[in-house]
Amino acid sequence: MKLTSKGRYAVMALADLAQFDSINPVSLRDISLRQGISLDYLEQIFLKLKKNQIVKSIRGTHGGYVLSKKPNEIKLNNIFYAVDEKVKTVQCKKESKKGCNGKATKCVTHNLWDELETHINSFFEKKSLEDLLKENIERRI
Amino acid sequence: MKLTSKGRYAVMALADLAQFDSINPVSLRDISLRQGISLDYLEQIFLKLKKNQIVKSIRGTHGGYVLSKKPNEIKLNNIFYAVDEKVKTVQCKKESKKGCNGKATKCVTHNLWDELETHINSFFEKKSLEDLLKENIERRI
DNA sequence: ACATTCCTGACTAAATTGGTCAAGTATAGA
DNA sequence: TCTATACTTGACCAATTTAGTCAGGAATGT
Repeated sequence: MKLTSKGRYAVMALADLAQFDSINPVSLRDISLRQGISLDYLEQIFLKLKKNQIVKSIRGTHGGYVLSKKPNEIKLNNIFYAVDEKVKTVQCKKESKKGCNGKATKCVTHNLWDELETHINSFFEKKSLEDLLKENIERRI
Repeated sequence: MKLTSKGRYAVMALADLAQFDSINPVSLRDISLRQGISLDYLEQIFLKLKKNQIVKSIRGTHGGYVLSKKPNEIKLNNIFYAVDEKVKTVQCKKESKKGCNGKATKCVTHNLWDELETHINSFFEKKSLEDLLKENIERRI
């Protein structure tokens, strides 16, 4: 099981945005410099965040991105979902001759991953961007 | 985030073992046939399970593998740990100039993955091989 | 006009996954 | 003792995924 950088970058970038977008849109260039993430890679990530209505874009000279919701309304699972960082559980294939095929002999792991998915999602559903920022401020003190 | 087949196979194989090892050791060949898992791949997996004292091996003609503990003493996180199916979170590199470097400006995701790890492990720690088998029997009824 | 910034698709090196292949060693039973 | 069975170990490999890079374009403020 693995959590990739893409999801981490998305969270970092959005946290950055949440701190700086109060008045002006924030350019990816700024985020790239502050967070040390490749600009080209950020563009890919923000394309997905935009498609999922997590951010809005403003083009042009002083353009950039702005959160489209309040930080407390953006849950981490929204972010991960947006950048395709899903909890992919390797399911038993239905075509398989042995094991899982709808018969009485279902393989023992058949429902296990579903349970785990629910468990992990509940963790991410509870946590918002705002929570994350608060925790960070607390740790600094 | 992804759960790989290796962990799933390990769980399936051990569940198989738990059902059949009451008297005689179970050969990987049998498990391979019953569960539809490649024999060569099973060998790699059982090598690790053995190193982690989850199974014992008996060589020779009627040899095979046996659980080295009772099914209720083998938790799923023991299994996943044994086959290197850890919750690998992509941490912020310490060498990175920006962000996480021990200074006041820790990146916001710094402790997030640790929390998640704890959360996931608590799920696997609670669940034993025996629980899994019970659930499976219940579902059949 | 032109610099800035978003937008999009194509490409790629490295790592991981899910195996296969080959060559052992140990043991039980005939 | 011979032999089949089954564990043991290491090397190898194709397909996929990841974490980017590269190149060009389109919109917009100054």
